[in-house]
Amino acid sequence: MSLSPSLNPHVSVDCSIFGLNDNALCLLLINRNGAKSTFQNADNRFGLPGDLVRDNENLDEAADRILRELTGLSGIFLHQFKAFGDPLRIAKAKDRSWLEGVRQEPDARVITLAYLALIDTSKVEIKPGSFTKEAKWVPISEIKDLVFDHNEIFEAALLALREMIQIYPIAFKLLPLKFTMGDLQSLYEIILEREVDKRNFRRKMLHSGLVRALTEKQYGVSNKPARFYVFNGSSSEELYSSIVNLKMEGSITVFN
Amino acid sequence: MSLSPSLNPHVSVDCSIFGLNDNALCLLLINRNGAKSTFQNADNRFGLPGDLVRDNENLDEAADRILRELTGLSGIFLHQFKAFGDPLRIAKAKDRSWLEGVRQEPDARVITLAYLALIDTSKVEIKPGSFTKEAKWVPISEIKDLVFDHNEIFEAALLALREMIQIYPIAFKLLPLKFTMGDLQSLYEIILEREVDKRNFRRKMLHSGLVRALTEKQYGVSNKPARFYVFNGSSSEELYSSIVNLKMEGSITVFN
DNA sequence: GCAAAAGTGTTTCAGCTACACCCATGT
DNA sequence: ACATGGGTGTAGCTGAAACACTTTTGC
Repeated sequence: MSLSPSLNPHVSVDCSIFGLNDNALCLLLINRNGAKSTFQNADNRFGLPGDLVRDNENLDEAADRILRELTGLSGIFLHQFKAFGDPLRIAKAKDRSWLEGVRQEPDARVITLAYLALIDTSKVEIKPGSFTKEAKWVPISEIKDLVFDHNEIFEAALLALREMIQIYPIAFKLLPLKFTMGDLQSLYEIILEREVDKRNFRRKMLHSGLVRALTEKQYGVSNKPARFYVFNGSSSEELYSSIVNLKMEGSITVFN
Repeated sequence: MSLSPSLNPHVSVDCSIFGLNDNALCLLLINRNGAKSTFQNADNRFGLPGDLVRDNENLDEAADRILRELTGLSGIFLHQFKAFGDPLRIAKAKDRSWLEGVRQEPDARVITLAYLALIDTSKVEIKPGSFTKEAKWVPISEIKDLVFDHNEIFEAALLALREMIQIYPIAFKLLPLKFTMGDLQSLYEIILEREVDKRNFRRKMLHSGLVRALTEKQYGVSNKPARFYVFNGSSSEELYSSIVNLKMEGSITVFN
């Protein structure tokens, strides 16, 4: 931060990075204390990965840079879903030590652009970024008190994810290349916080043309081995253009 | 601008304000040249109403303030839908005169939060704001070259409006208190750029419970007088919670 | 053989779609 | 009488929802 030549002290991006670990939806959180400050022992709080935007990069590039620092990967799925700009959003006393450890102008008002990111955790090894002491996956049910307004941002991200997963084929971004129908269904159930009917789910997914069955099956599982599937989509980012109907039972519609 | 005590020189809001005039969907555009600069004769270009965010207001308040300046009304429907932050978004040479007339730091990089606003044009008389030379409604089909990246922002606003109108009951924000089914249907057709079946539309709207029929009818029209309806919704802003299915024939769905 | 998850079809019902004619009014 | 937009009903079809039993494997 302080080393970077041309930062915009008033605009940041924060990333709500989702990933699956042991069948639990997790958020990637960081602890910044101690990176370069005298506040090692202040508190042990966590927050969303984020940074001020540099003058020579656009917002998407800033978000991509943050993801790259943490994962080593570029081009991870990112979606900017909302801006948070309350004048006092970073002014709470208990956030002060974090701020001072990280910002050159701790009193500057900062508007943040919130991004949603989806990661296949089987493909990355998380490493603390240049200014991060610790980075870890936290199951979303165990997320407690985050810095600043990051709880609010995370809640909004979860809502955005829940809506998007029913419109765009982005669930696959959270899964490894090969997955079973059970994997896919339980991912939907976790995000939607609701059970869906197995037969209806399979029919819908297969009929949508989004997945292709492989001949390969599970091996060594203590039940009937499940078939593997792959996402049948255009490799990169034509996801937004391929709108599909992924609404599950009980979804609300308005006007057809 | 220069008079305002505490502006954030790096964050602005821009409003795509939609309204109906003579059955045409229009955007409210302003011309800022001449307000306080020497550039009266520079060019005659128009742009979206917007301003830098003040240090003591949040983003929604800034957008509301801009609407209030132009219409005298507060509490107009506003929805923040995207941030635009290209480093060079306001750096085009032909935008220079506008910038210098308006900004204290014309070279500062500015990230803008784009808002969508819906106005009942029968209720407001537009007046140029404090720093606006001219404000006028322009049919969206006649919108030409706007300043900065405002064409891009407007296009995104129109897409956002088109999506939202099929999910949330916000079309009524564009109509007077009392309206006919024909008014409502033609509004949907204008925004969706597609015709919908009259009988299906009426059934859907009435069955949705969103409108209530009055006994009052048109008077003095040269055809069968149409019945008036009113929006049956909670007065204020529980619109977001009342999701309805307003998708029209031919809409795309993904997964139910 | 038992536990555990995979896999598979059918029936019912709501609601979307398509479609054509008469009505009330002003001119 | 004619032009204009308002107003109305139905039949067919698609797809969502609900639902239970058999299969394969490891232990």
